[in-house]
Amino acid sequence: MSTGVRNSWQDVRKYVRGQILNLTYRPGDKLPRDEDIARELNCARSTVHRAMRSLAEDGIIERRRKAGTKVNPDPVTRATLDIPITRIEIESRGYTYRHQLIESRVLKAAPAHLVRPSTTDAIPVCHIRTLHLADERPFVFEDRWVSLQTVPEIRDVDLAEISANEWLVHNRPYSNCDVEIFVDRTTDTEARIMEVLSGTSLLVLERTTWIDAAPITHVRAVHAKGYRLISTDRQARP
Amino acid sequence: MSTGVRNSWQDVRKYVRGQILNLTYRPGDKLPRDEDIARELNCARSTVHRAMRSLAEDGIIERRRKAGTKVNPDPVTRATLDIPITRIEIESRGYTYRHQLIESRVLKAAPAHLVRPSTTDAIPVCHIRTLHLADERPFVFEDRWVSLQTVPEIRDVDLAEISANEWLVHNRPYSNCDVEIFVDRTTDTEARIMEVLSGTSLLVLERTTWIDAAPITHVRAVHAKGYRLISTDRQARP
DNA sequence: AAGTGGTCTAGACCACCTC
DNA sequence: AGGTGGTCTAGACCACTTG
Repeated sequence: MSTGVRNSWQDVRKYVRGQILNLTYRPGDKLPRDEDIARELNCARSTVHRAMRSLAEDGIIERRRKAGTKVNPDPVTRATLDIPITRIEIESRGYTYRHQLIESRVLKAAPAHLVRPSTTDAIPVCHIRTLHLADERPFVFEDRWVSLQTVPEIRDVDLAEISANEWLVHNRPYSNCDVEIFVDRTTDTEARIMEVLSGTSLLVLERTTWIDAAPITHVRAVHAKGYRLISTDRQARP
Repeated sequence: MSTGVRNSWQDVRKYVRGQILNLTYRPGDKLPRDEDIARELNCARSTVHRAMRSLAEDGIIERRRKAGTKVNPDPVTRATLDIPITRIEIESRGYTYRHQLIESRVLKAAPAHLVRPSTTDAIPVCHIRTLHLADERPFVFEDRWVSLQTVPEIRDVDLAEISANEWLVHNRPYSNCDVEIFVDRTTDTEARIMEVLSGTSLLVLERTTWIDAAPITHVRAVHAKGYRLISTDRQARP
């Protein structure tokens, strides 16, 4: 690595990461300054910086001004989940997609999910329940609340034609999103809709999205038995 | 934004993202060339590039040479999960941590989990079962297989003193990791260990790690009833 | 006070891919 | 073939934070 070749930032990344993988540097160890690595690998400091930032974003190293760079002393498994539009997820698995609007109702006041702690005002909402089917079998059941203050025009959308999920993704970008993943016993209604025994425990994803401080939607998505969330591997690079 | 002020890449990010959030540009729309944005915002093209790469990494825009930049036509919810060492997760919630080694046994051949499709050789493994407790209550039960070919020295570690989870994280960096999240009915043994009714469905995380093509470990982590995975919000920036 | 990483610039060249 | 994003450089200055 110390010949006359110019190294790219990806070369630098591989080099430093290689030294961490082969235990030259272990969790907690301090790495050389960017400038020294740059001289050693015959490239500009900004090229080293590009590589190190990439490693820092993956949680592999920690960087602090003046203190320098060290290998993360307590590495975490950082997994990325991409949660697509349900229609696309179903179709990309080779199934035929269909969705069924079960309920769409306007309410004068929102439940606690949609209300920020400080707010005490009653927010009008639309309560939407939708079943997504894969090859005519229940795949995901969505129980959704949409703020009519933030998204008044959803009242004019034909949700039997396009699902609220898909319409919102294409028409209402969000600035913030919370996701929680857990197991829950289905309610009797959910069990009937999902065609499982009452009380069966299923995987649930709850999401809330905001645009700035204004809530857009909260959704509880109950997934069919056997559903698996699979992470994309951040490290899988060529 | 078109005064004489110099804009930072974070200003540029906010500006472009703001235009996407306020629907100036909608999913599928083409954005101006970096160079034009740079002139408009009075900064260098590399500054715009830095901002746009950040947006691309978050899945908000898509960039292709010659074709230009467009707003992602099918946005996904991209959630990041940080899965820490179990001890640290428990302690950061304010509980007292303890772990209990239930079994550690050397086997001559690994089960299918640890073996890459092409390999037919029998790999010697260590089978380790550990219960992690929070305030003396079952929190996570780990059923783990460690390759003795890749990690021979684990035989010399006192796993009653330090959990396999923690020892591996600190001593065996990995280059690749698969994570799957799903609901599973506990086996009778698991139910007894976790102190739940036999057949209760719990949240399971399965992880496999490799260093290059060599498997390190496969673990099935069964989580206590009520456990919730919570994503970190990629967009929560100041 | 000083050392380290973070950012910005202007310019150059490259790589990819659509037009 | 040409237009776009991707990378690299050398240098400058800034911001943070620790010794």
